[in-house]
Amino acid sequence: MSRTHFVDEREPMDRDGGRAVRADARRNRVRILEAAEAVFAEQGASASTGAVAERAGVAIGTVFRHFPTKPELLQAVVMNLLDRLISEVDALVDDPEAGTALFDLCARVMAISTRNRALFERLAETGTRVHVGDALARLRPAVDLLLERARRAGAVRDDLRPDELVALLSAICQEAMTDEWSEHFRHRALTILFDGMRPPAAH
Amino acid sequence: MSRTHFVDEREPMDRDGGRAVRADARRNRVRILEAAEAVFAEQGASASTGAVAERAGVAIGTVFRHFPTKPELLQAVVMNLLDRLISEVDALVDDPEAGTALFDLCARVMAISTRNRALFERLAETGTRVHVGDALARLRPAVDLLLERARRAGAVRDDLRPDELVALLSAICQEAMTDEWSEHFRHRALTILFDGMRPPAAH
DNA sequence: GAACTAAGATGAGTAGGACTCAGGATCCAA
DNA sequence: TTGGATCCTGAGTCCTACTCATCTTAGTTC
Repeated sequence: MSRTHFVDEREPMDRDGGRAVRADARRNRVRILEAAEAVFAEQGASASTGAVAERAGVAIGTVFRHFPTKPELLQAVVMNLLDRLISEVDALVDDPEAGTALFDLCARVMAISTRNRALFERLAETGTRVHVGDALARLRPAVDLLLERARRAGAVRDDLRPDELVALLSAICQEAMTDEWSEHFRHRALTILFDGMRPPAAH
Repeated sequence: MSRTHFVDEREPMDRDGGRAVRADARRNRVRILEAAEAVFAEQGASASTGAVAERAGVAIGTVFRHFPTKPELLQAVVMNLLDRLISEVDALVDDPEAGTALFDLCARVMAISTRNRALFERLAETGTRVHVGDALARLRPAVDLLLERARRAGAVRDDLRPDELVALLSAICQEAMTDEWSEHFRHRALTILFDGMRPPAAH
């Protein structure tokens, strides 16, 4: 499983058929994303695009050239963040313990999405439903693999399909990012999820 | 368990210490809520407050007098809707089958929140994270009762606490309102949740 | 390395929506 | 009927997302 990519490596040198993307444009894109992450974390998602432009040291038109719409900017910030987070999880694929690796992965995803709760919450509070699911889709290969292994080891019920697991996990993580969910809640939610995942009568 | 209240009965005759609320004001509040529900369902939550005012046959200032802020208006629409939905569930409390009543309740909540998915989605898409949890809090008395009964009947694990159940259920319902969740997904999510709720080794 | 060109940056300007408030209309108690 | 408080009205303010004509610059070609 290869390292997941980061912002600065994205939209690299080619543009369908045309010239290469100019170096300053690539630089600006990164600066804008960093500025946006900082500004939104401080002021919430209702912070103006102008504030982001100022923080990035760039004219407002430049922001709109890279992210034609505010939701797109927000989504980009989130995806960027999730990319970084999710790449941390990839390592688990190398875990040889088939029985526990899948559960570890779930717990890890939960922990990671919780850690950056503050930003996510500020984003959610003014709109921008963060599509955790979209990001989790990147985990599909890892989930497929670990689930298959866990199933062969008899650690997981036979009828559990990968997309079901991803959907459930994303539902719980999404909600777990709320302030109302304590550490204890999160732990309990995982316990119940895990027990539901196990084969019948094999707790 | 008494019937849950509806819009037109809310904010009735008293105002802390002062006079009664004027009849026209109460009437307008209802008209605005109905108009808002219709407009938001058609155009999404980004529909302007002006559009709501027009539909309600009321000046825009009146809308802002009742709901000083757009998020407050949206939240009111949602709570109003959820109130109506949740009142449908109350009946289940009278179900004598301790073993199944709790599970029925969960399934019912899921079905109900899914039915009005269209509106919820339009709301969510432009912001307004709908706090299903807030509304589900009203279910707490019912959940407390049914959970206690189910536990005594041995249908549910001993350590399951009501707020944990409500949190999990609300997480799943929230996510289930997404277009990506098929009927099958919803069914599977409940299956796994239910299995997780049951006592260990008693599937 | 100078000229060339298309991608990119700039920021004043436009459109539209959330919210205000001074004045007029209504309700209701007495 | 009247007094006065509540409520309604809607033109106006402020702010923000987004545009576009113009200027700047990166990268290419000879």
